[in-house]
Formats: sequence, C-alpha cells, structure tokens
Amino acid sequence: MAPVPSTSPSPRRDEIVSVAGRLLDAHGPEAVTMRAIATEMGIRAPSLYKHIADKRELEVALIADALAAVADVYGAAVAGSPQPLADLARAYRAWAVDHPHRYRLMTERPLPRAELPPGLEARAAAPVIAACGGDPDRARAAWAFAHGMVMLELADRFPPDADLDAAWTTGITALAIPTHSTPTPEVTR
Amino acid sequence: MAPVPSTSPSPRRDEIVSVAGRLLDAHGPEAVTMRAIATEMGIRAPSLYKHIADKRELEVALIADALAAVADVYGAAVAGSPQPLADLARAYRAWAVDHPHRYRLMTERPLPRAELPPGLEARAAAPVIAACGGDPDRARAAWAFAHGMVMLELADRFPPDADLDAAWTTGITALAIPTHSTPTPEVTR
DNA sequence: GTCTATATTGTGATAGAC
DNA sequence: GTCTATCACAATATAGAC
Repeated sequence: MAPVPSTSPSPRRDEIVSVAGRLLDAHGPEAVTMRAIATEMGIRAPSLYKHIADKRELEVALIADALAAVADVYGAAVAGSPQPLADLARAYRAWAVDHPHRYRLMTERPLPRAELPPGLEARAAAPVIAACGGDPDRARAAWAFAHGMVMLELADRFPPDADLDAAWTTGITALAIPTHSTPTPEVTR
Repeated sequence: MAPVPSTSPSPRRDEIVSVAGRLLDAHGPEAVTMRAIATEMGIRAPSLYKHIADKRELEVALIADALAAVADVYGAAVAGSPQPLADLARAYRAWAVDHPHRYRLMTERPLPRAELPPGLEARAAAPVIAACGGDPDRARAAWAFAHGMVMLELADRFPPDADLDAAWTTGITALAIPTHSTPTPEVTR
C-alpha cells in the first residue's frame, strides 16, 4: 500500500514542478508548456515524461504547493492577533496580489481532493474559521468576500477610481465578529 | 461621426453573435470556435469574416449583451423592494448559476470599456449602489461578496457539506445597511 | 456572401534508438 | 534519462475564385 497519494517523489520531478511554478508566476498559465519547462531545464520536452505522467499531475502538484503556502501565510496572520479577521484579510490580499496566477490556479477549478495530501485543505481553511469564531457560515461568507475582492482586483474589474482599501475595510468590519464591548444588535427582529 | 461604438449592425452579424452566445451557454467557452459557429449556421468558418472583424469583436458583443441582461435583472430585483440587498443577492446568484459561462466571460477579464455602449456599466452597477444606500464602498464590498460566493460555487470550491444558503444569509445580513430601528454600533472604538 | 485551399502557429504526447 | 522524429490535433485568419 502506497503512502500518501500516488506519485513517488524524485529530485528531477521536484525540479520540474518548481520550474513550472516559476514559469506560472512569471508569465501566466499559457507560458507553462511542456516545451517551455524542458527548455528552462536544458532538456527536451519528451524527456519530462520519464519523470511525470502528464500535465495534469503537474497541475495537481502546483495546486498542492500553493495550498500549503497559503496555509502557512494565513496561519501566521491570525496567530495571536487581537483582530484576526482584519489581519487575515491583509495577508490574504497580499499573497493573492503577489501570486495572481497561482491564486487563480488554486481557486478557479474544483480541488483535486483525492490527489491532495490529506488534511491540506482543512489546514488552509482553519485560520479563516478561527478568525470567525468557529462559525462556518460566517467563515464562508468572509472567504467569499475576500475571494471576490481579490478576483475583481486581479481582473481589473473595479472602476479606475474605486477605493479598494475602503471597500476592504467596510466588508471586514461588517463581517467581523461583534466584540463583547458592544452588544450584538438584532437586525430586523 | 459614427453613432455608438465602431461596429456597424447587420442581421448576419447579429446572428453570429446570437449563435456564439448559445454555444457559450450550452458548452462553455472552448466550444465557441469560428468553425463551430459557422457549422451551426450552415456555412464555412472563413465566411464569418465577411461580417465580423475577428474573434475579439465577437467577445465584446457577448460581454455587452450579458451586461445589458444583468442590468435589467438587477434593476427589476431592487425595484420597490423593502429589502433590496437581499432580493438583489437572490437575483444575482440565480442569474449567475443559470448562465455560468456568460457570467465568467463578463467578470473574469477587464471590461473593454472603450468598446461598450456608454453608460452600460453604470446601468448594471446602479441597482447595487442603490441597494447599499448610495455608499460606493459598501456597494463594492457587497458586490465582491456576491461575486466571491458565485465564483466559488461555480468552481465547486466549497466543501461538499457547506450550507451555501446560510453563508449567503450571513453575508448579506452583515453587509446590509443597518435599519433605523437599531442604532449603528461602533466597532472597536 | 459564400466557397476551397492554405498559411501559421500552437499544443500534449508517444515510439524507439542510444 | 536523454535524444530525434513524429503523430494527432485544433485554433484563428487570409487569398482569391465564383
């Protein structure tokens, strides 16, 4: 019985994934071709297939890498913070703007859950849930807000004069857990 | 001086755009090829270029159509509603889920503003701003929340057991303008 | 306004020699 | 583990005849 997922690790395979990741970050998904990866490594494209089954396996590896990276970033952002949601939002936006192509790869399509290391998705989600006081519905709403802000910013869909910092603050303030110093207001009831 | 944007209308051009729209809705963007459009019309691909300059012009037309459609849908949703943001959210989600490929086409890339009918973008945005009491920052936050919810749902990125209705309600309740019956609480200050 | 023929470019992937 | 040679596709778009 194999350990974690199906693919066996190898230094050359890791190099392929890492080169693909650099190409993705630098020039976007259309630049990540088997030819380009091989050229970057100083070999020919067909040689890649001795180390990796196909392009899909490569994408799964890139998604897993990205998920692990953001899990660390999000975790560090909320750790010991007195305003975890606001700090998480800042970290979330910063990572996405820094790695737009990786962020899209990770969020635009269904997760290949069966091929990811067990627990990885939960590890990335945990800081969001924690920042929302353990309420999963609020956590999903906050995630959606952040995802929407990031995607619209990356797609350059906001009007040129929009104050994105203000929109972030408005959204995060509204979605944050009400503090105990002010009583929770009942809305329309 | 030409009227609105550059492209002159013609029945055949309209037919091309409409066929392309049907292909997009039915089978996604990769199905919208010049060959497929032509085949659907019973002609050959090169003939299309007698009526439309290139594929980009086709995409701009599809984006304009989609924007006009949602402007009407959003406007109808808020008209006379006592809870405009909640009703708008329902309409927003329903249209996106009904037209996932068109929704993505319209939101995933920068708007070709120079080639769109003047005022169209503002017409689509107006109901959102109205539902947020005229506050543009709140409107952008609400838009981002809805966009994030929709995109994550379309991408099948929420965990299988997630209660999306509950997340929508949580987000919209938090983002709605506080009613005058309960005083606005000051958060952390 | 439509056709045929074709240019051009690009992709992932396999066979089989070394 | 790398190579050369090549397959099998599919895309947008143009030239020029009719």
